Amino acid sequence: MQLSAKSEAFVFHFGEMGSRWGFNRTVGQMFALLTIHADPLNADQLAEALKISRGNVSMGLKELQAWRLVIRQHIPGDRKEYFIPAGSIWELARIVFEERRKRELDPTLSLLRSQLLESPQDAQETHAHEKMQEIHDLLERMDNFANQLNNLDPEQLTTLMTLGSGVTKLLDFKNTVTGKKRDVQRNGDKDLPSK
Amino acid sequence: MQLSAKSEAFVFHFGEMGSRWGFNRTVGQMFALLTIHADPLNADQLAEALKISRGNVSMGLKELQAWRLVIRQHIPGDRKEYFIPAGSIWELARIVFEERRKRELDPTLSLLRSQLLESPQDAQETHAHEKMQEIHDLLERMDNFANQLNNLDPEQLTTLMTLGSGVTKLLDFKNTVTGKKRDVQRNGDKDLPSK
DNA sequence: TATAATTTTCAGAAATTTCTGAAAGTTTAT
DNA sequence: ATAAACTTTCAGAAATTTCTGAAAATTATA
Repeated sequence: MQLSAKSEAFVFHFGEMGSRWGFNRTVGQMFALLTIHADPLNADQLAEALKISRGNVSMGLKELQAWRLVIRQHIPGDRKEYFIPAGSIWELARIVFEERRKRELDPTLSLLRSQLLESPQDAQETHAHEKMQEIHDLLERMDNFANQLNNLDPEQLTTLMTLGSGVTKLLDFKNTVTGKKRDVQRNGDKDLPSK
Repeated sequence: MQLSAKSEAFVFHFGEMGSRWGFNRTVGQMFALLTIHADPLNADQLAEALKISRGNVSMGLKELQAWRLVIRQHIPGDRKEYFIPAGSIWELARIVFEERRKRELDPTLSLLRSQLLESPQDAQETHAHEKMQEIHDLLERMDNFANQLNNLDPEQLTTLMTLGSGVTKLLDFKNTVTGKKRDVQRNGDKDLPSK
C-alpha cells in the first residue's frame, strides 16, 4: 500500500476537510483513499496506508457505512472483509448531500415545529415567535428543495446546474408563456416573499 | 436578560447544531439569541444571558463578524457596542450558504486543480487521476450552481424552490421549447453525463 | 493629559473528541 | 468441538478545541 504523492496529498486534504463535511480526520482519509483507489481495500490495508490503529479503522468503517458511503465486498478465497465506495462519484455526492440535509436541517425543523405549537405570552415572546416562524418556513422550503434536487435524475440535475444564470431566463420565459407576472412589487431584498 | 423557555430551547438547540453548521456551541447560541431578540444586545448582556465569560463573547462576536452574520450598532448615549443580525432571516441564510460554499468547496477545488496539472505516471496513478478529475468536475459544477442560486433575487429563488416537483416540469418545458429529447437513454444512475 | 469605561488578547484550565491497543466477540475451517 | 483468522469494543491516553479571567490594549470623557 504505497501511495503516490498525489494520492497522498488528496487523502490528507480530505482528512483536513473532513470536519467541515461532518466526519473526523481519519474517517475523511479513509473515504478519500477508498474513493481514489482502484481496488477494494481491507481494514489492515487502510490502517497501514494511513498509519492508524486497527481499532480506529474499525470504527471509521462503521461510520462510513452509517453514512451509506462505503459497502462491504467479499473477495473469494479471502476471509477478510474488503470495502469499496457505495457508488459513482455522482452517487456519493448525492448521498452526502442527503445525509447532511437530514443531519443539519431536520432536527432544527422538528424543534421549531414543536416550539411553534404554543402561542407567545408577551411582546418579547411574540417577536421571538415570529422569527422562529420565519426560520421554520425558510428551512422547510430549503428542505423541500433539497429533496427535489435529490430526486432528479443525473441528467436533469446536470441540465439544471448547467443552466446557470439561465435559470432566471427560463423562469421568466415560462412565466411569460404561462401568462403569470413577476416583479409586480419588489421589497428591497428584506423579506421572504410569502408562500 | 431573562429568556423565555421557548427562546432558551431555541438558543440551546442552535448551540448544539452549531458544530454541524461550522461554528462552536457558544457562537451558535450567540447568533441564535441575537436573531430572535427584538433589540440589539451588547457583549455583557450576551455573557450574562448565556452564562459564559466576557472573553468568550468577544471571540464569538469576532467570529460572527468574520462570517458577516452580525453587525455592530451604536446606541447614542451608550459607550458600549451593540450587535444585531446582519439582515433578514433570508439574507442570513444566503450568507451562511455563501460562506459555507467558500469554506467547504473552494479549498478542495483549488487542491484538485493543482494536483491535476501533472500527468499520472502509472496505472495506479491514472485511476486516482481520473477519480480526482471526476470529483473536480462535480465540485466545480456544484460551486457554479451554488453561485447561481446565490445571485437570484429572493423572489426568483422562492419561485424556484416552491416549484417542487415542478422543477422536473420546468426542465421538460425547456426541452419541449428547445426541441431536445430527454430520457433517450438512461444509464442506471451510474455516471455523470459529460459536460 | 489623565482617568474611566470598554474591548481584546492569550496563557493555561477545562471540556470534548479522537485514537490506541489489548481483550472480548464472531465467524469460518478443520 | 477446537482452533485459527478476523472484527469489534471500549477504557484510558493523547490530541484538539473551547473557555475563562486577568492583564494589556483601545477608546471615549473630563
